[in-house]
Amino acid sequence: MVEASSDTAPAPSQSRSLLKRLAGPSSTKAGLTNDQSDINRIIAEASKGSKYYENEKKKDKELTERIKRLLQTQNAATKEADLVQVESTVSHLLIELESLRDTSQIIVHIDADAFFANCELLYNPDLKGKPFGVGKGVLTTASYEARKFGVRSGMAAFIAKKLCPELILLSIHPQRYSDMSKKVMAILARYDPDMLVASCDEAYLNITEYCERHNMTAEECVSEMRRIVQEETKLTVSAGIAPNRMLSKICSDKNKPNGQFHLPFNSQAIKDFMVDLPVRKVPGIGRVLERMLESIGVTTCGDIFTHRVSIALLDKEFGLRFMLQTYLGIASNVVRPHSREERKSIGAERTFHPLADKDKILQKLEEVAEELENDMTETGWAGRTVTLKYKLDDYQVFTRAKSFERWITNKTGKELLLPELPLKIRLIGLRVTKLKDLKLSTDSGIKRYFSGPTEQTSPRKKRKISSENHQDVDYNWEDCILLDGDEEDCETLEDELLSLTKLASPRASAALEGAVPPHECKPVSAKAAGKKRSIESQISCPLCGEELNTNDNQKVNAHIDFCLSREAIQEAEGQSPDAKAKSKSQANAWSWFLDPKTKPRSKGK
DNA sequence: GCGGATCAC
DNA sequence: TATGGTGATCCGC
Repeated sequence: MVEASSDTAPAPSQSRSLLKRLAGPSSTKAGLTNDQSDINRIIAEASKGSKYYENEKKKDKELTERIKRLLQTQNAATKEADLVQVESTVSHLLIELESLRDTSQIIVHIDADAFFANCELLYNPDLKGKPFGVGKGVLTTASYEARKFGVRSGMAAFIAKKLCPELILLSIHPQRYSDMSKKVMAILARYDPDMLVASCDEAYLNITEYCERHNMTAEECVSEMRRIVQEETKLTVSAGIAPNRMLSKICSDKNKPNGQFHLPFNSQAIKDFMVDLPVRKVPGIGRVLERMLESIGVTTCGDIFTHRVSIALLDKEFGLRFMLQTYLGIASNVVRPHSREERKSIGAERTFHPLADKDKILQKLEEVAEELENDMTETGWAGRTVTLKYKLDDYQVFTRAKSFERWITNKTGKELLLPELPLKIRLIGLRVTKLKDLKLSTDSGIKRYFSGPTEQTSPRKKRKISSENHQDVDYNWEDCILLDGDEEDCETLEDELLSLTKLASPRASAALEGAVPPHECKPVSAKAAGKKRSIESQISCPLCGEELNTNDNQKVNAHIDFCLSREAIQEAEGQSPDAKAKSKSQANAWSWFLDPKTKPRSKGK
């Protein structure tokens, strides 16, 4: 079972994953034409021997060992478990999930093409057609010409130079990107005022209403949107049109740059689309999960079905529900702006030349603390827990946290750091969690003494920070930029007072609970509140077509079990084992999940 | 509640 | 020449 996939000659099984790891997390992204293994080799060559390299090597080894344990767990579980039972459970889950599929909403993911790079192009038209990167020590983005050489965002500049000696390096101009981002977003908002701004260059829109009102198809609408963005900003964006956020995001990558992709809105087309999709393309599946899945034979989303029993046995590691949803192409279709109260933490961190001197380290700590404190007062947050983060000379990262009784707006974290010294440190960060929103209780005048949590009706000067936008990417200055100068009545609050004002904002728990991917976690699809469509309370049995009342789970389960066993018997009677691992070979009761011909016609309306 | 990890951008 | 910063979530303890 543990095949040590050593392909060619001089590659110790370890270094293949290490080479890939060194290539960085975005190595599966767009625009790689050169031979990736060549590029990876150059990258590894340039990194060799550095502390960074050694740390990556160590992490790669740890992951390899983790996978070894994973496979042992799998073996043990396979021996002990009732596999028929497990498969049946999975089957029920698949049916349940399928019944939740909602294709009534048109979700669009808009993604600006090489955003920072194209912004720079507006200021330096001469760069057109040339390979260039944006960023100093580490690149935030690369032009498409540079990407041809294997240059990518997140790559160290000196590595990028090795790959592409002609590479032009530009410094970052946060203000430019912020301005352009606002322009683009303002245009997009015409199509969905409730859009979700995911980052400075990405947004999700629900254009269902807009299309209806203007009697347009989704593709017409998105074409127009993209055309207008280009006309008004000279920037190109790519788009994905699909029934939920995950799919739309994957689709926006399909015809990038300056293109769009529309996924048909029917369950079979969606599943066809997913079958060959590499799991790594799925938001939430990163490098680690990719490798763990690979170790059990899963590289495409279709493989999830093939290996569903293994995944079920390793539910804790993989998140069965999330995996099955991924396989089915089911995810949240809820699009709404980020609200201020959703914020969970605020922090600051800084990398510097490694320091061993205690006073110098404490100096850095002070600087970070001051930065954070300014940010917190400007944006109106206090919190109860402070977490110190530090990275050693050798790239090992540690965190130390402490909670307080009172709300705090400034802490140096000195008491957390001192016991750790002496150390050689290259990064220090502070983060505050258990937040309290001061803007809910710091309204001017005596109001704050008497009122409980007040409405957000402060008549005073409104800050710029549109609730959605504290999620900047790639660069961290945006908060400050978006908030430029106004500082009145931001006096520091007395701890005593703060400790009295109890946080009372009711946390509206979101509609539906959903699948739990190992790391990212979002609510699953909801039949978008207030947006058309009804919820069907009936589903029909996918196997025999009989109408089932979903309110009576017991009966549904019993019925499906019955159908499953019946089909299993039929299968057993006329079966030719021809396991190809792909679609057709799944000649069992579940073939209808993959095979168009046996597709059930479930779902009325 | 704390610390380590993973992930996205 | 020597590999970023912000924020979120989950797991194990």
